[in-house]
Amino acid sequence: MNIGSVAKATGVSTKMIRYYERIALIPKAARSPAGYRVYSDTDVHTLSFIRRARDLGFSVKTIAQLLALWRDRDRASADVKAVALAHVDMLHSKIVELEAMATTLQHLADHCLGDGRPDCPILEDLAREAPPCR
Amino acid sequence: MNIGSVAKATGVSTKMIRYYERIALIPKAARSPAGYRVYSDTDVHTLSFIRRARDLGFSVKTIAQLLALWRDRDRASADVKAVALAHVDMLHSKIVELEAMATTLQHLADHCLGDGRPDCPILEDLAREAPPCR
DNA sequence: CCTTGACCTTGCCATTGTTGGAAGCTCTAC
DNA sequence: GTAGAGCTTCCAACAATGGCAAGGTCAAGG
Repeated sequence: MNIGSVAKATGVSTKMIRYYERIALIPKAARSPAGYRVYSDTDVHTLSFIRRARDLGFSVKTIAQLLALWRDRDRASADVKAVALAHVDMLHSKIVELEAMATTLQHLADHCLGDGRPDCPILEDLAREAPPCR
Repeated sequence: MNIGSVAKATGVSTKMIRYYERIALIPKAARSPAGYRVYSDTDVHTLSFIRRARDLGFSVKTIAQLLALWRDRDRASADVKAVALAHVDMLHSKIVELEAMATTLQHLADHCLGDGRPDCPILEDLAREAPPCR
Protein backbone atom coordinates (compact mmCIF):
# COMPACT_ATOMS: atom_id res chain seq x y z
CA MET A 1 0.00 0.00 0.00
CA ASN A 2 1.14 3.50 -0.82
CA ILE A 3 1.02 6.34 1.65
CA GLY A 4 -2.14 7.84 0.14
CA SER A 5 -4.16 4.67 0.57
CA VAL A 6 -2.92 4.29 4.11
CA ALA A 7 -3.95 7.87 4.83
CA LYS A 8 -7.44 7.12 3.57
CA ALA A 9 -7.62 3.83 5.44
CA THR A 10 -6.44 5.23 8.77
CA GLY A 11 -7.61 8.82 8.69
CA VAL A 12 -4.05 10.00 9.33
CA SER A 13 -2.93 12.49 6.69
CA THR A 14 0.10 11.73 4.52
CA LYS A 15 1.77 14.72 6.12
CA MET A 16 1.33 13.26 9.56
CA ILE A 17 2.43 9.79 8.51
CA ARG A 18 5.72 11.22 7.24
CA TYR A 19 5.98 13.34 10.36
CA TYR A 20 5.46 10.34 12.64
CA GLU A 21 8.16 8.52 10.74
CA ARG A 22 10.55 11.44 11.02
CA ILE A 23 10.12 11.70 14.78
CA ALA A 24 10.43 7.91 15.02
CA LEU A 25 6.97 7.32 16.44
CA ILE A 26 6.67 4.69 13.73
CA PRO A 27 9.53 2.76 12.13
CA LYS A 28 10.87 3.86 8.76
CA ALA A 29 8.60 2.55 6.03
CA ALA A 30 9.89 0.14 3.41
CA ARG A 31 10.47 1.65 0.00
CA SER A 32 9.50 0.61 -3.51
CA PRO A 33 12.24 0.65 -6.18
CA ALA A 34 11.08 4.16 -7.09
CA GLY A 35 11.44 5.35 -3.51
CA TYR A 36 7.75 5.29 -2.64
CA ARG A 37 6.87 4.36 0.93
CA VAL A 38 5.25 0.93 1.08
CA TYR A 39 3.11 -0.15 4.01
CA SER A 40 2.10 -3.53 5.35
CA ASP A 41 -1.10 -4.38 7.19
CA THR A 42 0.87 -4.15 10.42
CA ASP A 43 1.87 -0.58 9.62
CA VAL A 44 -1.74 0.30 8.89
CA HIS A 45 -2.75 -1.28 12.16
CA THR A 46 -0.20 0.77 14.05
CA LEU A 47 -1.34 3.97 12.40
CA SER A 48 -4.95 3.22 13.25
CA PHE A 49 -3.85 2.73 16.83
CA ILE A 50 -2.11 6.08 16.77
CA ARG A 51 -5.14 7.71 15.24
CA ARG A 52 -7.43 6.49 17.99
CA ALA A 53 -4.98 7.50 20.68
CA ARG A 54 -4.75 10.93 19.13
CA ASP A 55 -8.54 11.18 19.05
CA LEU A 56 -8.49 10.58 22.79
CA GLY A 57 -6.19 13.58 23.12
CA PHE A 58 -2.98 11.73 23.91
CA SER A 59 0.21 13.59 23.09
CA VAL A 60 2.71 12.07 20.70
CA LYS A 61 5.03 11.40 23.60
CA THR A 62 2.36 9.49 25.46
CA ILE A 63 1.32 7.65 22.32
CA ALA A 64 4.90 6.44 22.08
CA GLN A 65 4.55 4.98 25.58
CA LEU A 66 1.26 3.33 24.68
CA LEU A 67 2.76 1.84 21.53
CA ALA A 68 5.63 0.43 23.54
CA LEU A 69 3.19 -1.11 26.01
CA TRP A 70 1.13 -2.46 23.16
CA ARG A 71 4.13 -4.16 21.63
CA ASP A 72 5.30 -5.51 24.97
CA ARG A 73 3.48 -8.75 25.51
CA ASP A 74 4.72 -8.86 29.08
CA ARG A 75 3.30 -5.49 30.03
CA ALA A 76 1.31 -5.12 33.20
CA SER A 77 -2.15 -3.78 32.54
CA ALA A 78 -1.58 -1.60 35.61
CA ASP A 79 1.00 0.36 33.61
CA VAL A 80 -1.46 1.01 30.82
CA LYS A 81 -4.15 1.97 33.27
CA ALA A 82 -1.82 4.41 35.00
CA VAL A 83 -1.06 6.17 31.72
CA ALA A 84 -4.76 6.32 30.90
CA LEU A 85 -5.79 7.64 34.28
CA ALA A 86 -3.07 10.26 34.29
CA HIS A 87 -4.45 11.44 30.99
CA VAL A 88 -7.98 11.48 32.36
CA ASP A 89 -6.72 13.67 35.19
CA MET A 90 -5.11 16.03 32.75
CA LEU A 91 -8.30 16.23 30.73
CA HIS A 92 -10.28 17.02 33.85
CA SER A 93 -7.87 19.76 34.84
CA LYS A 94 -8.25 21.34 31.45
CA ILE A 95 -11.99 21.01 31.60
CA VAL A 96 -12.11 22.72 34.99
CA GLU A 97 -9.92 25.51 33.68
CA LEU A 98 -12.05 26.06 30.60
CA GLU A 99 -15.23 25.92 32.65
CA ALA A 100 -13.91 28.61 34.95
CA MET A 101 -13.21 30.81 31.95
CA ALA A 102 -16.61 30.15 30.43
CA THR A 103 -18.43 30.80 33.70
CA THR A 104 -16.64 34.08 34.34
CA LEU A 105 -17.19 35.27 30.83
CA GLN A 106 -20.80 34.18 30.70
CA HIS A 107 -21.39 36.02 33.94
CA LEU A 108 -19.88 39.18 32.52
CA ALA A 109 -21.87 38.82 29.33
CA ASP A 110 -25.08 38.35 31.31
CA HIS A 111 -24.57 41.78 32.78
CA CYS A 112 -23.87 43.40 29.45
CA LEU A 113 -26.91 44.96 27.87
CA GLY A 114 -25.61 44.29 24.39
CA ASP A 115 -27.23 47.32 22.86
CA GLY A 116 -25.90 50.28 20.89
CA ARG A 117 -24.51 52.05 23.92
CA PRO A 118 -20.84 51.82 24.81
CA ASP A 119 -21.18 50.88 28.48
CA CYS A 120 -20.00 47.32 28.91
CA PRO A 121 -19.16 45.42 32.08
CA ILE A 122 -17.04 43.00 30.07
CA LEU A 123 -14.57 45.68 29.05
CA GLU A 124 -14.84 47.28 32.46
CA ASP A 125 -13.76 44.07 34.09
CA LEU A 126 -10.87 43.49 31.73
CA ALA A 127 -9.77 47.08 32.26
CA ARG A 128 -10.21 47.21 36.03
CA GLU A 129 -7.39 48.94 37.82
CA ALA A 130 -4.63 46.78 39.10
CA PRO A 131 -3.21 47.64 42.52
CA PRO A 132 -0.99 50.68 41.80
CA CYS A 133 2.75 50.16 41.65
CA ARG A 134 4.68 52.01 44.22
CA MET B 1 9.00 52.11 34.37
CA ASN B 2 11.32 49.56 32.86
CA ILE B 3 10.13 46.35 31.30
CA GLY B 4 11.01 44.22 34.33
CA SER B 5 8.89 46.25 36.73
CA VAL B 6 6.01 46.20 34.27
CA ALA B 7 6.31 42.43 34.03
CA LYS B 8 6.07 42.18 37.80
CA ALA B 9 3.18 44.62 37.97
CA THR B 10 1.13 42.98 35.24
CA GLY B 11 2.12 39.34 35.43
CA VAL B 12 3.10 39.40 31.76
CA SER B 13 6.67 38.22 31.27
CA THR B 14 9.25 40.48 29.67
CA LYS B 15 9.48 37.98 26.87
CA MET B 16 5.78 38.29 26.15
CA ILE B 17 5.77 42.07 26.43
CA ARG B 18 8.42 42.27 23.72
CA TYR B 19 6.53 39.69 21.72
CA TYR B 20 3.28 41.65 21.97
CA GLU B 21 5.14 44.71 20.80
CA ARG B 22 6.67 42.87 17.88
CA ILE B 23 3.32 41.58 16.66
CA ALA B 24 1.87 45.06 17.20
CA LEU B 25 -0.67 44.01 19.80
CA ILE B 26 0.67 46.92 21.81
CA PRO B 27 2.29 50.06 20.39
CA LYS B 28 6.06 50.37 20.35
CA ALA B 29 7.28 51.40 23.74
CA ALA B 30 9.11 54.67 24.23
CA ARG B 31 12.84 54.35 24.78
CA SER B 32 15.26 55.78 27.29
CA PRO B 33 18.47 57.36 25.96
CA ALA B 34 20.18 54.01 26.50
CA GLY B 35 17.57 52.19 24.44
CA TYR B 36 15.63 50.72 27.35
CA ARG B 37 11.88 50.39 26.91
CA VAL B 38 10.01 52.87 29.08
CA TYR B 39 6.39 52.35 30.03
CA SER B 40 3.67 54.73 31.16
CA ASP B 41 0.77 53.91 33.45
CA THR B 42 -1.39 53.61 30.36
CA ASP B 43 0.89 50.95 28.95
CA VAL B 44 0.73 49.05 32.20
CA HIS B 45 -3.03 49.34 32.17
CA THR B 46 -3.17 47.95 28.64
CA LEU B 47 -0.93 45.04 29.55
CA SER B 48 -3.08 44.23 32.57
CA PHE B 49 -6.06 44.22 30.24
CA ILE B 50 -4.28 41.82 27.94
CA ARG B 51 -3.28 39.64 30.84
CA ARG B 52 -6.87 39.28 32.02
CA ALA B 53 -8.14 38.60 28.53
CA ARG B 54 -5.46 35.96 28.14
CA ASP B 55 -6.50 34.40 31.43
CA LEU B 56 -9.99 34.07 30.00
CA GLY B 57 -8.51 32.13 27.11
CA PHE B 58 -8.86 34.76 24.41
CA SER B 59 -6.50 34.41 21.49
CA VAL B 60 -4.14 37.22 20.65
CA LYS B 61 -6.19 38.01 17.57
CA THR B 62 -9.35 38.34 19.63
CA ILE B 63 -7.54 40.36 22.27
CA ALA B 64 -6.63 42.78 19.50
CA GLN B 65 -10.34 43.16 18.74
CA LEU B 66 -11.16 43.67 22.40
CA LEU B 67 -8.45 46.29 22.73
CA ALA B 68 -9.81 48.11 19.71
CA LEU B 69 -13.29 48.05 21.21
CA TRP B 70 -11.91 49.19 24.53
CA ARG B 71 -10.22 52.16 22.92
CA ASP B 72 -13.27 53.03 20.85
CA ARG B 73 -15.49 55.18 23.01
CA ASP B 74 -18.29 54.90 20.46
CA ARG B 75 -18.35 51.12 20.51
CA ALA B 76 -21.67 49.34 20.89
CA SER B 77 -21.68 47.02 23.88
CA ALA B 78 -23.44 44.54 21.59
CA ASP B 79 -20.18 44.16 19.67
CA VAL B 80 -18.24 43.35 22.80
CA LYS B 81 -20.91 40.95 23.96
CA ALA B 82 -20.84 39.18 20.60
CA VAL B 83 -17.11 38.63 20.85
CA ALA B 84 -17.48 37.36 24.40
CA LEU B 85 -20.32 35.00 23.62
CA ALA B 86 -18.54 33.61 20.58
CA HIS B 87 -15.65 32.81 22.87
CA VAL B 88 -17.96 31.20 25.41
CA ASP B 89 -19.28 29.01 22.60
CA MET B 90 -15.78 28.02 21.64
CA LEU B 91 -14.95 27.18 25.22
CA HIS B 92 -18.03 25.04 25.49
CA SER B 93 -17.17 23.19 22.29
CA LYS B 94 -13.75 22.42 23.66
CA ILE B 95 -15.18 21.33 26.97
CA VAL B 96 -17.58 18.95 25.26
CA GLU B 97 -14.73 17.53 23.21
CA LEU B 98 -12.52 16.99 26.24
CA GLU B 99 -15.37 15.51 28.23
CA ALA B 100 -16.02 12.98 25.49
CA MET B 101 -12.38 11.96 25.59
CA ALA B 102 -12.36 11.71 29.37
CA THR B 103 -15.56 9.70 29.47
CA THR B 104 -14.41 7.21 26.86
CA LEU B 105 -11.07 6.77 28.51
CA GLN B 106 -12.48 6.51 32.01
CA HIS B 107 -14.86 3.85 30.76
CA LEU B 108 -12.01 1.87 29.27
CA ALA B 109 -9.95 2.25 32.42
CA ASP B 110 -12.88 1.07 34.54
CA HIS B 111 -12.78 -2.21 32.68
CA CYS B 112 -9.05 -2.62 33.05
CA LEU B 113 -8.05 -4.72 36.01
CA GLY B 114 -4.84 -2.83 36.44
CA ASP B 115 -2.90 -5.75 37.79
CA GLY B 116 0.29 -7.47 36.72
CA ARG B 117 -1.27 -9.34 33.83
CA PRO B 118 -0.98 -8.05 30.29
CA ASP B 119 -4.66 -8.21 29.28
CA CYS B 120 -5.93 -4.68 28.93
CA PRO B 121 -9.15 -3.44 27.33
CA ILE B 122 -7.60 -0.01 26.85
CA LEU B 123 -4.97 -1.30 24.47
CA GLU B 124 -7.47 -3.67 22.94
CA ASP B 125 -9.72 -0.80 22.08
CA LEU B 126 -6.93 1.33 20.63
CA ALA B 127 -5.78 -1.66 18.60
CA ARG B 128 -9.18 -2.84 17.43
CA GLU B 129 -9.23 -3.85 13.79
CA ALA B 130 -10.29 -1.22 11.33
CA PRO B 131 -12.56 -2.37 8.51
CA PRO B 132 -10.13 -4.15 6.15
CA CYS B 133 -9.01 -2.31 3.04
CA ARG B 134 -10.00 -3.97 -0.15
C1' DC C 1 5.14 6.55 -28.09
C1' DC C 2 3.63 10.47 -25.65
C1' DT C 3 0.72 13.17 -22.87
C1' DT C 4 -2.16 13.91 -18.92
C1' DG C 5 -3.38 13.66 -14.33
C1' DA C 6 -2.92 11.60 -10.08
C1' DC C 7 0.37 10.32 -6.87
C1' DC C 8 4.80 10.23 -4.73
C1' DT C 9 9.32 12.50 -3.08
C1' DT C 10 11.91 16.21 -0.26
C1' DG C 11 12.23 20.53 1.85
C1' DC C 12 11.01 24.76 3.67
C1' DC C 13 7.68 28.00 5.79
C1' DA C 14 3.66 29.27 8.82
C1' DT C 15 0.86 28.67 12.57
C1' DT C 16 0.03 29.87 18.47
C1' DG C 17 1.91 31.34 22.60
C1' DT C 18 5.62 30.86 25.24
C1' DT C 19 10.19 29.90 26.97
C1' DG C 20 15.15 29.53 26.74
C1' DG C 21 19.81 30.91 25.64
C1' DA C 22 23.82 33.73 24.01
C1' DA C 23 26.39 37.92 23.28
C1' DG C 24 26.72 42.36 24.49
C1' DC C 25 25.42 47.02 26.58
C1' DT C 26 23.79 49.80 30.87
C1' DC C 27 22.82 50.91 35.36
C1' DT C 28 23.34 50.77 40.41
C1' DA C 29 25.68 50.18 44.49
C1' DC C 30 29.64 49.41 46.97
C1' DG D 1 36.22 50.35 39.07
C1' DT D 2 34.03 46.23 39.41
C1' DA D 3 30.19 43.01 40.36
C1' DG D 4 25.66 41.83 39.54
C1' DA D 5 21.27 42.79 38.00
C1' DG D 6 18.75 44.32 34.21
C1' DC D 7 18.32 45.66 29.58
C1' DT D 8 19.02 44.91 24.34
C1' DT D 9 18.65 41.82 19.99
C1' DC D 10 18.54 37.57 17.62
C1' DC D 11 17.91 32.72 17.16
C1' DA D 12 15.89 28.34 18.37
C1' DA D 13 12.65 25.31 20.18
C1' DC D 14 8.20 23.22 21.61
C1' DA D 15 3.34 20.27 19.38
C1' DA D 16 0.89 19.07 15.69
C1' DT D 17 -0.58 20.36 11.50
C1' DG D 18 -1.25 22.55 6.89
C1' DG D 19 0.49 24.45 2.63
C1' DC D 20 3.37 25.14 -1.26
C1' DA D 21 6.95 24.25 -4.70
C1' DA D 22 9.91 21.64 -7.67
C1' DG D 23 10.62 17.40 -9.31
C1' DG D 24 10.17 12.06 -10.13
C1' DT D 25 6.66 8.09 -11.17
C1' DC D 26 2.89 5.51 -12.61
C1' DA D 27 -1.33 4.16 -15.18
C1' DA D 28 -4.59 5.05 -18.75
C1' DG D 29 -5.84 6.47 -23.19
C1' DG D 30 -5.04 8.72 -27.83
